[in-house]
Amino acid sequence: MVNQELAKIFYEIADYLDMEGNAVPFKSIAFKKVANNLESSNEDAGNIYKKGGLKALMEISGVGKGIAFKIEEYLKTGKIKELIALKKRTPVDLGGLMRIEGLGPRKIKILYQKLGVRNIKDLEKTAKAHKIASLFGFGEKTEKNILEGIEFLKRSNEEFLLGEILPKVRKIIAELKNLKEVKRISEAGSVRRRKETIGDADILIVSSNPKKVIDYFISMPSVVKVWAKGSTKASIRFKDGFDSDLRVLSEKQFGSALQYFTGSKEHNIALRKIAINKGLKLSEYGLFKGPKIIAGKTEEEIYEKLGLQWIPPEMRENQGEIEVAKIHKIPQLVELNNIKGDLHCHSHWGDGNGKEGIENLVKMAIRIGYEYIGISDHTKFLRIEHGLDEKQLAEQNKAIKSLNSKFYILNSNFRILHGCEANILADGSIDIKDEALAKLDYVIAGVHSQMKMSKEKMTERIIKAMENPNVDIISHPTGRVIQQRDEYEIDFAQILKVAKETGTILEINASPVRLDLNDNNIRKAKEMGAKMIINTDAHQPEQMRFMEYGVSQARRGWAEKKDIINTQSVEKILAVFKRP
DNA sequence: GCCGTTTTCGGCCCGACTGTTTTCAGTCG
Repeated sequence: MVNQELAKIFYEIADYLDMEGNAVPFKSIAFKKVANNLESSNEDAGNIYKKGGLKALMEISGVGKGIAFKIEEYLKTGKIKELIALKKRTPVDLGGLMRIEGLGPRKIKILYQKLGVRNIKDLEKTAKAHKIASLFGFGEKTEKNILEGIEFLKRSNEEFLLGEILPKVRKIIAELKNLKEVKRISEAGSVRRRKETIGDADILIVSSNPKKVIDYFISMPSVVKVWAKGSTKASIRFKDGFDSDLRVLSEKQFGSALQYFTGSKEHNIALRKIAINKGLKLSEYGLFKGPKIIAGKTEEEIYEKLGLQWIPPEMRENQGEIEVAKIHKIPQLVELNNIKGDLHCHSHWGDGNGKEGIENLVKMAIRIGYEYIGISDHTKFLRIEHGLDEKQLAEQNKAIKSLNSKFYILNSNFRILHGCEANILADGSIDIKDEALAKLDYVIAGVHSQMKMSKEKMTERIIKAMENPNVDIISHPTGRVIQQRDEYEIDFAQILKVAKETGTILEINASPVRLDLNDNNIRKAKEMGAKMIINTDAHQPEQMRFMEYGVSQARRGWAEKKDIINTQSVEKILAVFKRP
């Protein structure tokens, strides 16, 4: 998508401008702002230009005459001359160098001018040669920090999956709660916003005895390094490799601190601007009118005093939620306890787990409190997963019927549905015969092979599958695996259109490595009115607990209960499927 | 460079920390 390319370029321009320390310091802010807007926009700048030219581009928030011309230049020539000129003037790897903690554009400029540092390699060499400490504005400590920063970068694994971090954060919080000095405690930051990947975990605490809480925190057995320790905060690394910041606050600031540390940064900036317009000032210490604090104890009162409805953390990305909160139209987001069943569960029927595999999944579903479960094993094309053929599906169907009567005795409200996760082959056909598919309660179909097709071909392939009257659900529709594999190339708008026309349901795959659809696509699907289902794709009963991550992602995509079909009863859900 | 229900000019988010200074610039979240 051209928006991402443009955003990257504008961020880069902004960094180079910052480095030059230009005469118009706010120019770089303008570039960063527009980069951020483009990044999070659902509307492709290329399309906007095609439809309405320069004038339409200038309708984009943050785009004026100058930037509109630059977007046009990029669309026409594939490059932007100003950036090329900036790079030529100061040929350094700014993006790379800025990843070193403590180095920003201005210091990098000095390092380049005085020592000819162009990249991290140069930087390491000059630091080790002890040339940096004597520079004006630098010193021994800075040089040491740079070397540490390079080391840190070398072994840092950046971001962790929400599915890895959230359970650990909950464990830490549970442990801290045991302290009688802890009055209140909450997760904050991107964990609270349920971002799919997490850099570090923020935890906030109200306590009358900060010292004791901090000391306890940094001496937890799983702590391997203390980065920083103050009287009210600490920063540590756990042995699993992730960092965590703890802050101890007073009760009367808890709301404003929670708001501030939950972010996102962009959301907070927007809120502070609203505060300024009202003659107020917002910070982590409260909402102030002059020297007087007028809100701070709870998040709700801060939003209220700013004239806004309270905004769920998952929506706080400054992607339109503030405008919606102004008119009190924040959607009633779907919740975990709205979910009545999971229709994408693998029993391993084909690798000999048989009935037992199904029973274990059913027991878990009942324990969770579901009203139904769908068994959907892989089909024959996926030999490596012991995919089922038509005959095995028929046998499985019999077994499920008998299990249904068995569990009926235990819980007459519970239903086992029989489906499968069939394969969409390269030509868009399904690897199981239509007669066999028609005998199931529902059919999921997904792409599991040949993922590197052209955009046109892949779109056509999935559309053909959606047009099959036996295919009810498309699993993990974009195929991405977080930090491992990109989405396949598809025209998602086109897919949404056909999904709506054919009544095909798009899956929000709740597996923490997939979360596919992602938040942006969920929002597009919602806007288009396409139906979605949240499934876990569990390959063992415990993984049915992944549902929570799918629901979080749905909430980040602003989805409501009515957008998600497995918030409905089994009768209603069967009526949504295509087969009679 | 962008923007406007106080503004077409004069603003543009806030506070803390660090390391370097001798009163502050740069960086971070």
